[in-house]
Amino acid sequence: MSRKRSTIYDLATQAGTSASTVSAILNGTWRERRVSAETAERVLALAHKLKYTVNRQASGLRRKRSGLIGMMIPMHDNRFFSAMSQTFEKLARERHLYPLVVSTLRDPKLELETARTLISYQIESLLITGATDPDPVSRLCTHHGVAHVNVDLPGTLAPSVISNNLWGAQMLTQQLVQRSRPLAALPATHPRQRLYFLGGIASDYATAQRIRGFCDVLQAASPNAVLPEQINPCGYEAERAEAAVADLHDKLQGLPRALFVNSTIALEGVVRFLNRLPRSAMNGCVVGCYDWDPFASALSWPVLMVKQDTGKLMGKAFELLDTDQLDPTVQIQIAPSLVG
Amino acid sequence: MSRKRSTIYDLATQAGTSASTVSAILNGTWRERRVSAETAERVLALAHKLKYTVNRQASGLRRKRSGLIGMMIPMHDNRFFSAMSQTFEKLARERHLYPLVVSTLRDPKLELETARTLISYQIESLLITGATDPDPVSRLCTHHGVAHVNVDLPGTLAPSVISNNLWGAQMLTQQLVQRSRPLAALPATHPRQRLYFLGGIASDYATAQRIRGFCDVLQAASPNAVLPEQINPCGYEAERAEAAVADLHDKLQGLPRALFVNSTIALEGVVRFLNRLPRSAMNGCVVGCYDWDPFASALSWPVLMVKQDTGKLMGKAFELLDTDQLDPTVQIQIAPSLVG
DNA sequence: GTGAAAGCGCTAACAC
DNA sequence: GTGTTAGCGCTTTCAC
Repeated sequence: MSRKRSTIYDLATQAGTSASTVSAILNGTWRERRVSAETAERVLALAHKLKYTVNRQASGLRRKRSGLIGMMIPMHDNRFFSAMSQTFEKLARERHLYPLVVSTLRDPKLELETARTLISYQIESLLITGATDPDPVSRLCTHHGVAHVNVDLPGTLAPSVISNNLWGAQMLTQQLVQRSRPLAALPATHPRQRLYFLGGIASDYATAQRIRGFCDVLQAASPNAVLPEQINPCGYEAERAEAAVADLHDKLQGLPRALFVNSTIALEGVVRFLNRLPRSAMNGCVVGCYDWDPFASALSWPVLMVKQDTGKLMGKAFELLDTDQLDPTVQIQIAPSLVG
Repeated sequence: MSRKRSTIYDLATQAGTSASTVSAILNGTWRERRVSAETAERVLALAHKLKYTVNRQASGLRRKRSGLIGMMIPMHDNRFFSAMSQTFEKLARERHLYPLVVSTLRDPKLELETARTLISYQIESLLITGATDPDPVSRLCTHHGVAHVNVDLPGTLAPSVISNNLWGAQMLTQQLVQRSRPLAALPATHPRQRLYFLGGIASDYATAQRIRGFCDVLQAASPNAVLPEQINPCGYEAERAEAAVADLHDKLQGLPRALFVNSTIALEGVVRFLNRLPRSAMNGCVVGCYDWDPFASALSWPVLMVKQDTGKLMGKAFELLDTDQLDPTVQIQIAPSLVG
């Protein structure tokens, strides 16, 4: 069926011309080579007939450009990162670069190995998105002359474009304070009058920023210090969050004034618990979630959500690559928006 | 910083040996070449020191193998397809193939163009997932000798691995019938005693199969024919589904015995509408959804969901590639499972 | 206006 | 045991 793939030499022979002429015609540079329109047409027709396709391994090798741009993400199966992939593809194609998206499962070893493989395929630039340990990847890229930018999580050896987690958490906390009311039946100092932060891992960069934003606003709003028990970075799993909120409910003998849930996955667990309570138990408890999920906006009670701006995050990252601004001290913060 | 990338010639010169020896050492084939362990070690150490990385464009060109395997999906930003991507990556890596995932936005032109580009990068095989028009892509692959399999949506020119939509719809419908009760307050012939199908596009392969499964079960269960108004493939958008269910509720003066919602996106709209009703209105209405979303399982009322088996779909597709079973008449159906 | 030829970095015969 | 050499398919001088 398909013997050998045809090459420009096959085309040249069959069209009665030379490989270099065919190459110029196929690349669109034949006008400046002043190839006769007649030859050009003949070759093009033949190429079409034989369904000729360039071998980009060969042309890339010769030109020292692959036309490839890579992006590493922690995982595909996640709303935020898959939105990033979608935007990445769009922006890459606009620049006539072919997008390679690979997941690295939050594993620093895999991050490094992935970068190495991408480099071996001669990618021209790399977006390091949500990497656990971006600096070693930076070092590798720099050594091989690959332009790169950190996205979502900052690094110290390349410019970083990140979501403004501090600001987002402050906005969300402010709204939680504003939209919730002190529980009239209880004394002002009752623990249920406080706001609680749930989910994430305290040592993670994003979680740390969000906790800071949460505390900033609470401390500014009231003279009382934020108590340690108001902050529970219990991890990202839905089960952990479900247990944490059940525990909180148990200790407080009811729901608090408001809950700051630090990821949609944690929110799943929280929602599962809340749905087991009688509906009236929700009265007065306002729920906010850092990160957005379309389903969460369809729940029977409102959830305030922080939606990260994937378009701007990616857009800015490409802008840095486009203009060759690769100053490692640059850190660009993109404001998320509040939904619901 | 990074002048020229070092090549095997650089390594050879600096290690005082030849390029072919270096190549053999780097490829692990040096034992059969009986290179002295001493030389091997020296070269390896040097390669490590210089952070040498192969140029896979060059080695691929020479070997006529790229080590690349491609997959086309309609979009990244979707639970089902992003789960497919994640599994695809895993299975590709297990086979020492480098995974390329690209989205084609349900655009037949883009599907073909994407396939062409992937082929120009010399991919060794291609998984055509959820393609609107898979056969032209098949033709292209066949012409260039690229092994390929259709996944999720069948084609006629390559083997297909698809979800058993008919069976899944039958199971879901059966469960909806079993778990719902006739509304005691109404006559047996009242339209609210019927089940309704909502969402999708009637001409889509998957939707057509699901409608068939829905009707099969209903017709077997009762002597009454399924009425045209029980089937409303109103599209995939949440807004359309929301309007459709509102309209249905209006016409029936209440909710029907059960609803078959044909996608999680449509379910979002349905949920939005149902949450606007007083809670008691839900009484007796059982909701099922073809496709799965973790959030939907956290709603305040149960949703029966059909979860497609991405692991088996991908696993089977790779199995066909592995064993070179590329008979275009083969069509493998993978049973989904019922959740909730 | 067009062809010949060199070479991108690598691998695999084939020498010795 | 190891080096020499001939390409893989393409682009790009350079020559005429």
